[in-house]
Amino acid sequence: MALVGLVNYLDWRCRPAKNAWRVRSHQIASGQVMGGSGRVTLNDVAAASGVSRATVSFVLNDDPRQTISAATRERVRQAARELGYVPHGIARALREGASRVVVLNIDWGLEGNYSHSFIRGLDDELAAHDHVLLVHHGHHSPRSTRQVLDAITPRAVIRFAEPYLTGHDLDDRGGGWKDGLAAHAALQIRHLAERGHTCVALALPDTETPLADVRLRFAARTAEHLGLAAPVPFVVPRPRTAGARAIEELRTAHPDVTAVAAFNDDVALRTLTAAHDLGLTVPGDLAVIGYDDTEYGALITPALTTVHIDAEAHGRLAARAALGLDTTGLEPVPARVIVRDSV
Amino acid sequence: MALVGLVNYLDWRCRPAKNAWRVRSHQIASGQVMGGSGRVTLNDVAAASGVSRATVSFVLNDDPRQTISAATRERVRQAARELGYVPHGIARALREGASRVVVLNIDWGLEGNYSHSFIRGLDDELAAHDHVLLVHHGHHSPRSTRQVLDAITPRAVIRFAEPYLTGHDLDDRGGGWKDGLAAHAALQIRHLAERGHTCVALALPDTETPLADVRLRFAARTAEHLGLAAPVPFVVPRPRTAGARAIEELRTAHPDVTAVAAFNDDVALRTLTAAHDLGLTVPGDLAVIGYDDTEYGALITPALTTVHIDAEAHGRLAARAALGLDTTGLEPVPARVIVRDSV
DNA sequence: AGACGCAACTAAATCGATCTAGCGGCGAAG
DNA sequence: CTTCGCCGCTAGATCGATTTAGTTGCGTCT
Repeated sequence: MALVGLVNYLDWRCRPAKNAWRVRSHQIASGQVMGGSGRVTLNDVAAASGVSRATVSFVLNDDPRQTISAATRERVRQAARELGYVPHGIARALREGASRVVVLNIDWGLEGNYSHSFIRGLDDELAAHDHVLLVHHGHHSPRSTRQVLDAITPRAVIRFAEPYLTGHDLDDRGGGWKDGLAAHAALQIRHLAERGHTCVALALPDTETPLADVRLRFAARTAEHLGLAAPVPFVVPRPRTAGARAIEELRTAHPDVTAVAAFNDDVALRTLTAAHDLGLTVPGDLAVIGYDDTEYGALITPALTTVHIDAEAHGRLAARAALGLDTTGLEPVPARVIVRDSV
Repeated sequence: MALVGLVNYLDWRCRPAKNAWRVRSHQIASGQVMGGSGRVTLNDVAAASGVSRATVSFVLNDDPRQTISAATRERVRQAARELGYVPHGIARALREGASRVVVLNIDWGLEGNYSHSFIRGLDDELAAHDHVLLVHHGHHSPRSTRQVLDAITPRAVIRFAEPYLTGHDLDDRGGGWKDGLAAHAALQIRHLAERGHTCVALALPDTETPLADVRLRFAARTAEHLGLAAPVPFVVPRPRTAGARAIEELRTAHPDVTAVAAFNDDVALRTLTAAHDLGLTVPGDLAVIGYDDTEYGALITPALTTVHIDAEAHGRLAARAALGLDTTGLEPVPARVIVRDSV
């Protein structure tokens, strides 16, 4: 009896599909199963308040193109409240052409402070506009996106694979030098420069990501602007020993590098560990600055100095963009350097 | 021009709702906007193959209760293929009473190896049965679940807040001593016992979780079974300094404690850091074992010994349960201790 | 008195797939 | 020569909300 009780994972389960022959079920799962019969529909509300379905719809949606008497309006509202009417999203979606759902595509390995606050902001703002956020984890082929699209026709699909933008768009539209990717990359490099470092390396993850190129470009532009040497890109691979080897190679190939700016906190942590394993002192022999302020940076010794980005506003903005709303008047909290012990 | 280009987050955007007056949009977002007009429907396929809509549905769904001639069947399939017909999930959901979507509720702070492999298994198995997994992040009130329910009427909602089960169910159904929570908790304690520890503490997170009680109960039962003292529960709070204080208090209150079993790797990491800050040697003065093998355990020094659980099978099982399918014949990979340096 | 406009509604089409009830034709049994 | 049954297929109802195209009744203007 493997994994007894797993069935109870279920928080809620819809009545089985009518065409149950398709999924020949041998066992009915437990959980709170809700029969479809209980649903209160527009028809019920219409009947209860003695008007037509159309009128009910007009009232409940506050349709400005219709004139409904105050008395009727009140009667309908009352009935809806008493019956506990809730519009059926699926039916509405069929009619409107899209469900009130926004899907966020997140690739693996992008968790962190940024994604959390981004999701929070996105979720909040969508909720404020009567929409729901659902996240699709995995690696995202056009095919997998199509499946989601076909399954629920969401109002929009937002991709998080490249948290800000692809480099191309960025260049076209100002690069986000104010409060986007470019600004944050610059912040990181600038902090190193302020601490007197003149030759820095950029530590990249071993997984392929289009964002790496963009980051490198922005770092390079910032370095140039500050009069530093061009940043040296290098990869910090995953097994602990391989990471150490990478750092060793970097230091022999580029002896003048005194600081490392990491693509994210994960890579920074690996760099810190590698430095420790090589017997290097941090920040004496090598300074390290992270990016995105995960919890773990505070726990390692020496504690990681990093860039903290509050993406709540980014999330809200993304939500409004997805809904086709006005996106002005939403000032993001500026990113800041969390100074700890590694720089 | 704040956050220029954020609009390009959009991977796909549905045509705006017809009732656009509701969300008065000042600006149309860019992105790949797909007009609803392009959709190929059952009607199109029916017309193309010269049969009725019903017949097409029967053929494409392989309805065993209908007899359709091989010739017709082929003609319909051909037409569907040529036109690129894809069933409209929303329409289907309206008819069937539920969409082919399963929602997974995940509370914050539960990321890790377990949740990743769980999601992977769940996603895979659902995909194999023509369903889509979507994740809802946040703290989950019944209200928020209702909103999701009303928005897309998913086939099922699975809650991950308590990754295995609530304690009550667990006790009722054998406790998961074979390959569930109880077994994994036991594995952790047993490892400490094997290394000669006779009095252990259980490090808990500062956030409220019903799972903590269950874990404690299982740990206690295992300890008793192995002839150890009853495990001492204590909380490791979040700011680094507070964590150190907690460990200090633990050691003065219970000087005989020589090892800590952590609720998860996060708590284990905090414990390790606290020990370091107090000048304790690990595992000499205090041994620490984690739970769930996140990447960070390998990066800290001393590297964290932990319990690795491959939840793929758990995910697959949850998927089948959600779909009301047979759940037999799916043997999980047994959990194992990853021995590193902290025990 | 007739025309016109407006407020306040309603009937019915619509979105796209599923599924029930039933129809015509053909072969076999009586 | 019926009659029954089955194969192969179709018309139309259905799911629940939105929205268009009216309709009714009343007041006003000429």
